[in-house]
Amino acid sequence: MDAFEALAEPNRRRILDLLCAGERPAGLLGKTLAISQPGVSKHLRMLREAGLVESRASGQKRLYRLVPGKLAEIDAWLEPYRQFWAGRLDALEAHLEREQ
Amino acid sequence: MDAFEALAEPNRRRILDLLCAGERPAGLLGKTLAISQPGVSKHLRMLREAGLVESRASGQKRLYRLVPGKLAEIDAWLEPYRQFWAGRLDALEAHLEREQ
DNA sequence: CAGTTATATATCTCTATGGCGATATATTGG
DNA sequence: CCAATATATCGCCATAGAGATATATAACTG
Repeated sequence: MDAFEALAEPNRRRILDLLCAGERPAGLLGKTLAISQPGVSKHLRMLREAGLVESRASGQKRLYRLVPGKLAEIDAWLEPYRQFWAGRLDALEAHLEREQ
Repeated sequence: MDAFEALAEPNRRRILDLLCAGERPAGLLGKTLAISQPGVSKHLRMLREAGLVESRASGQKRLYRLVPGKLAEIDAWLEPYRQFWAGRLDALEAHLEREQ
């Protein structure tokens, strides 16, 4: 499971949104999002395998936190597209007209 | 199909990468990526439904181009996460320590 | 109009995955 | 050691989607 696939699922994005505010135990995530316990666990596993989160044990609980670098890959992939909504539209369109 | 789901598929990201260089006919995309003709057509349909690309007829061909705004939504979703890899790591970790 | 090119759609198969209940594992408290 | 809590895993089912083949539609060419 790569990062792009992991982000395709809305609940997984919401989990990341919650973790954005800080480290959280698995159970709390499930309660907040109203997902079944096995559901959260499976999503968390995928997020782990995608390298987007990591966990540590703390007593009975398992605390999850974001892994900073992974979303940066997606950010990097987006980089070439930023010119499209950053004012270079006219230049691009002119370029296309010339090509085709 | 929303933008996140659309990006989950590697071939669709490669199609977008190609379109990043300018408007292209469907057939050329398939040839470049070595995908079957119906395959490209289906991917392009999904990209259309996700609002990521649009097409116009030009003779027998159908020219596809990026829709600027749609990827910006994903860019916007990433915004809160940028602080994680932009030097605010120490502050965040301190915050977490205090919380749990 | 017939034939060719370009693209879209239909259909099928296969695999992956999301949601669920049940169960297994681990940690803590008595 | 036993009960309770927290999480992970398993098995099942239903569905979505990716690939492939076949067919349909549309436009250009002679």
